[in-house]
Parts: sequence; structure tokens; C-alpha cells
Amino acid sequence: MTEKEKFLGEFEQLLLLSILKLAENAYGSSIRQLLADVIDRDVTIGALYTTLERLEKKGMLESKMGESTRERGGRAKKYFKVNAKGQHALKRSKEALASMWENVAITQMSLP
Amino acid sequence: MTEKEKFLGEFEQLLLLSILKLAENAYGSSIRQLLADVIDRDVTIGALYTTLERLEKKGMLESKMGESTRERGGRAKKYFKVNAKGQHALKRSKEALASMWENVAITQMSLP
DNA sequence: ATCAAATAGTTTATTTTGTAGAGTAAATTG
DNA sequence: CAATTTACTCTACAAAATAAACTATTTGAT
Repeated sequence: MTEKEKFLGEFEQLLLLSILKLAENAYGSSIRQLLADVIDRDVTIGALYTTLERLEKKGMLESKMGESTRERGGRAKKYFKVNAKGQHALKRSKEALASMWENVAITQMSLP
Repeated sequence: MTEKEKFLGEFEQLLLLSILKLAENAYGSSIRQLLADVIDRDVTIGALYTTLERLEKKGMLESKMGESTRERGGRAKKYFKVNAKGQHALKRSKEALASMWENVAITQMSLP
């Protein structure tokens, strides 16, 4: 049967990468901040958590609640971690895209 | 107003790249074949054309019907070509992903 | 002329992803 | 204990991806 694995969606990839980048500090708000900083993409909270939940359901990542922080105030954070399956999927997506980019040249210069 | 441009979906990227790779020979079936060959991804005909249509509607590519071929038999091909906007979008998506991959290491080795 | 085979595109419906936004919860500080 | 800060949950909807059956055009054989 060996069903062919599906590829990750675009946003899913971005979330997994964010989590990897943030390492021990990956939780909802920090992920959101990272995406805004690195690729100037504003994500609504809802978009973020629903997708994270889906990724967890698919077995790409794991989450655990953190303890309360001693910062200013605020609720406990939910930390995320990409697991082996998620890393594998990411790698596959990266490789697929890389092989598709091989020998492709963008001729166009800049655009409005 | 300057609305923030959206990124391309993953499949959209793959299609645009296929078209660039195939250059003058980019039409439905050849695109499908290329994706199967290069990234081992089987795409149904419907998936292909609906997405191509969407990309055209978004102004990322153009299409024109070809003349009948003198091969074996068969209907006329519909040729696709990525335009400046499509190239620009592709480039942006590539760069975004690249910056997200920066300093990210995949530790996992191989998986079932 | 007619029909089978080859090639290729169209249509319709459904599922999966992506998005928005209001709402809820917990902790801190005065 | 109320205001503030931080952060997550829930619900509904839109867009993208996918599937599968169907239609169209051309060639070549009979």
C-alpha cells in the first residue's frame, strides 16, 4: 500500500520553520512575532493556532504547556516542538522545491 | 492602501516552476509529467487545470491554444507562460522561504 | 465514411488549508 | 480586587488543493 506522503502546505512549512528557529522559545506569540520580523507576514492569532493544532494532529509536532512566567503578567505559554516526522516532511518539501528550482532562471528584474 | 502581497501556495509555486522549466513546451500534460519525474508527485488532471486557471486569473501567467500537432492524434494543446508578475511572485516566495531556512538545521536523519 | 485509439483539456464536487476576529483565561501590579 | 498584560481558544468562513468522471479533437485503420 505504501501511501505516498503528502507535502506540507505553504503556511505549515513556515510554522514548522519558525518553531525550529525559535528552538526552546517557540510558542504562539513568539512565532507570530518571528513571522512578522523575518518575512513581514502578519498572521492572525486564529490562523496560527488552528494550523498548529492541525500540524499536531498530523503528528508533525508536539506541544506542552509551560509554567507561568515571572515577566509582567499573563497566561502560561504553550510550547511547540517539531518532531522527527515534521522535520522529515520539511526536508522533503525543501528538496522538492530545490530540485524544481534547478536550472530555472528568473529573467524579470523588479516590479512595482 | 498598498495591500500586502500574498505569497504563492506551494502547489502554485510548483506549477509556475514547471512552466519555466518547460519553456516553450509547457502545457497541461507535459507539466504533469515533469512533476511526476522531478519530484515524484502525481497530480490529477483536474488539480492541474483548476490551479492553472486560478493562476491565470491572478495574472501570474498567460495561456494560448496551440495548433493541432502532427504527432499521433489528439486535441490541441494549451500552452502556458509565466509572466512578469508570476516571476516576481515566485522570486518573493523563494526568498521568504530561504530567509526562514537560514540558520535552521534539521537534525533528524532518516525515517521510515 | 466510420470507428477505435491517442492526446489533451473541461467540469463539478469535495476535502484540506488558510484566515479572521471575537472571546476567554491566567498572572501581575498597584 | 480591578486594571493591565500576556496568551491561548473557539467558531465561522474563504481559498487552495484534489479527485474523478466527462468532453473534445485528431489520426489511422478498416
